[in-house]
Amino acid sequence: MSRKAGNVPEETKAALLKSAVEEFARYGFEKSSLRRICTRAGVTTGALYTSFRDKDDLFENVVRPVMEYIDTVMEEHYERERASTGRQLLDSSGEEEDVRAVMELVRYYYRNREVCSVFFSHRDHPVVASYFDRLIGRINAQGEAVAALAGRVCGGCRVPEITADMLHWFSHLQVDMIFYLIEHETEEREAEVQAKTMVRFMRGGFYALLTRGRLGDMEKEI
Amino acid sequence: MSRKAGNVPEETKAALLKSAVEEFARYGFEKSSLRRICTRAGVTTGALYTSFRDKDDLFENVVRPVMEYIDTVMEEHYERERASTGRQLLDSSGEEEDVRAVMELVRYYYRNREVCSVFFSHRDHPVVASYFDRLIGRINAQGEAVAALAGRVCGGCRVPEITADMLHWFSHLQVDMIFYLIEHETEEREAEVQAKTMVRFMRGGFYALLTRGRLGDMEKEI
Amino acid sequence: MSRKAGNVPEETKAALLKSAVEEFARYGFEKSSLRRICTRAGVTTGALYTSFRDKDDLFENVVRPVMEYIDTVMEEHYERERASTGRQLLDSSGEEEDVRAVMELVRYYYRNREVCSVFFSHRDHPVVASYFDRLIGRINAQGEAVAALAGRVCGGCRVPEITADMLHWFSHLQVDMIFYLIEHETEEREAEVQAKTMVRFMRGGFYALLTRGRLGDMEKEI
Amino acid sequence: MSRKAGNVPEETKAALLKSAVEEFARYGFEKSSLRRICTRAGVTTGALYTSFRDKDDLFENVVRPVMEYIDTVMEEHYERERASTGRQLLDSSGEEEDVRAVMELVRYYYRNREVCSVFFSHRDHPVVASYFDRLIGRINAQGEAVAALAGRVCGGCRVPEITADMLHWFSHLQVDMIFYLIEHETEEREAEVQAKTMVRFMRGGFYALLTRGRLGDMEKEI
DNA sequence: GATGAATGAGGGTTCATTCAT
DNA sequence: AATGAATGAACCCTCATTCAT
Repeated sequence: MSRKAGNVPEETKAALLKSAVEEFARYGFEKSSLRRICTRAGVTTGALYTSFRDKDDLFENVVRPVMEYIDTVMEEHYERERASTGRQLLDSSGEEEDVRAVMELVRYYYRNREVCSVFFSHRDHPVVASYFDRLIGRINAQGEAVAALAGRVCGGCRVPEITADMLHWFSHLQVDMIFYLIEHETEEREAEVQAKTMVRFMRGGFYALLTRGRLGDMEKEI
Repeated sequence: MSRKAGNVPEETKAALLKSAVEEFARYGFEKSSLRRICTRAGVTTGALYTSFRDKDDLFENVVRPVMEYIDTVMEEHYERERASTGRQLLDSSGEEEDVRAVMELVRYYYRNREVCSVFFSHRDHPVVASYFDRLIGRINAQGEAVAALAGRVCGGCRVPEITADMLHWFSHLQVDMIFYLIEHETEEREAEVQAKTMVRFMRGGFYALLTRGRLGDMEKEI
Repeated sequence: MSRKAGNVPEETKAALLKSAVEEFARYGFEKSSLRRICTRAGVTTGALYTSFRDKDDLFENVVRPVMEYIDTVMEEHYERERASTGRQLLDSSGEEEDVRAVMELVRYYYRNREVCSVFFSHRDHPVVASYFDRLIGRINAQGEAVAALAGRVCGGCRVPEITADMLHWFSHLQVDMIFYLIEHETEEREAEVQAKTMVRFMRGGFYALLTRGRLGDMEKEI
Repeated sequence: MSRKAGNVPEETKAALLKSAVEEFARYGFEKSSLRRICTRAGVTTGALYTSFRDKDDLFENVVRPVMEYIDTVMEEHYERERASTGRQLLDSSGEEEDVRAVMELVRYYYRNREVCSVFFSHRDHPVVASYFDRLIGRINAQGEAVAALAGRVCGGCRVPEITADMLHWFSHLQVDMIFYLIEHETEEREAEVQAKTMVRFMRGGFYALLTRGRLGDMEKEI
């Protein structure tokens, strides 16, 4: 075993991250073995601790790019949403923007299957859990903005069903929708078709709450 | 101090299950310790293996009542749904039946918090995961029946958006809705209010798909 | 490797204690290895934790008999001291009792060299350190009783040098004397000779404080 | 952030020694970490090995000033003792010289608490242990000289109790007295008061051996 | 049916030390 | 002279599981 001193640390770090993704994907965080990760990375056990503080830190570093990507997509999506007129929130051009954001995330997943699956299947890990708390908080804030706008659009009507709780759930639904697409589809094209329908479904559900009491039972329209 | 031989095995089993629920709830499956479970149950390590095959088997026995209860509620709900006319699926009496089923589950949760939380927070465990696969399959089957009925109801119209995939997602949504209620509410009364709105939302979304193309953009109605 | 289930635990415990004494004596607490201890005891690593909570607990169990023996000897010695007249404290019969107690401890050491050396060379370990605190406290209490008695004996004379601090040091000296005997002698007979001289020395020093001011410089007597 | 090459090596060495004292004081030798020492010294791990051979060498360098200081004080003390008449050994001027030497050491301790405490609480470390062996050897040699002198002073009388062994113990006692003062006092003035009493005690004990057999039981004097 | 001592592999982590740069 | 990534053995400890009693 020849000593490899003075290595470029980035190489080791990259090798460890690559190996860690595989391990976490296969065994899950708890049952993953740092020893196995190091061996597969072609590195000794102690080397891991040069690049990472501990197992949790390794996990966070594995998963961080995913969180950062999601943040970027969301931010851009909300930017565009805010930039458009309030009207858009309610018509089909808004629908298209929603689908577009969803698809960006889905595509990212398809190109980074393993990390993403690690990320999405460890919602209980503190790193992921707290990220989701923050994420849903942000979706929620945007939802409230939309609701306020919708209030203005429909002429200041009171829509008592749209409480903060419901908006929170709505945010949750949006995240969940993406999970679903990610976990169930294998074909990107198919995913897009479904995404469109899902977005329509959710917007439809949302407006069912807005119109509550004025349209009466929906089936009258059919 | 020393336990007499000739115990009633059911007592041991019950003590172990009680202790196991607490342990799984607190530490999660992987980090739960059979030793701790046995100690808290006032029983020795070996005794566990009289009642249960191994750790997974213990887990399954902990979680089975929840699965059985859900099965019962679902079965009865679908029974009633099938018993009613197709019309009900679309009007507010259907909505009431949905809310009723949801609330039965939510109430069960409130009366069995610990087991339920163990069950719901171990969706990755094979026992739970495979149960959910079966559950969603069953919800799905019912969804297909509803869709067929709806087809008849709206006059044989083709509703291309309602594919098998979408129905599957719809099933998934229903399960998820219950998770959400369970994980976020503490007051049973509040939960019921939310459940009603959620059911309305989902039915609204569903009909948005059914009416697609004939009503045009929804906002026209507002 | 055949499994040895249902062992008599005492055998394992005894083997571990024996092995641990050797290890602690050889390497000191910190550098002692539980693995080595278990191996030398002919037992697997995990077996240690059936008998002992952790490394510290093992150490305490190794060292406890020594502490208990010392306690016994001290208690009996003080018992006899208290039972005799105050006069004895100052004449040679008191000297004999002191030597006797010291020799009991020294003899114990010679018959339990290894444990004792572990005990005496780990005064920094919490278990030993706190024992010594208690021990010196007890010696001290006895010393105060002696001083009070001496006050009465010499006719209520004030002896300002004998402060609480000095008594504490005197206690310390007594303990240290035993350490010295233990660590430096190899022949029991020689030890006894020295013990006698040491006891005379210390009693002499003590009385030098009592007589301070009335006898003037000691060399006048010579 | 990055340290320039071409450092003055003495600076690095000094920083490491300072950091090492703190570490050894806090954790003890075995549990001290070279990494932590280097980090706190603002230096990398490898740098340590430019200035020190290994952990033991670092320890020796930390502790050496203390040993050197003690050597100096002792040498000067003995110089003065040898320079005075034999008479002094037995009267109160000798007592004063003893107290003076003791106090010099105690004062050094108060001005260098941390290093000294490292030194005094590592008597088991080879470096310190072997130093003490040498130190006691030297005290012993001086003790023998004193005894020879005393023999002449008291008129060639044989004092069989004062064997080489006893002198060795007497040396040990003197060292131990200083430890005690150092470890138990916080006020320098108080320490001095105690030192005086201790010295009187020890001289008293010593003369109790010298006068043995001619004065009879001490209490006769009281 | 229950005991509980024992297994033995494996866990994450830290260590003093080396050496190419 | 200093860097700091890497070594690789060792650390204490916990685990689910077995089986003689």
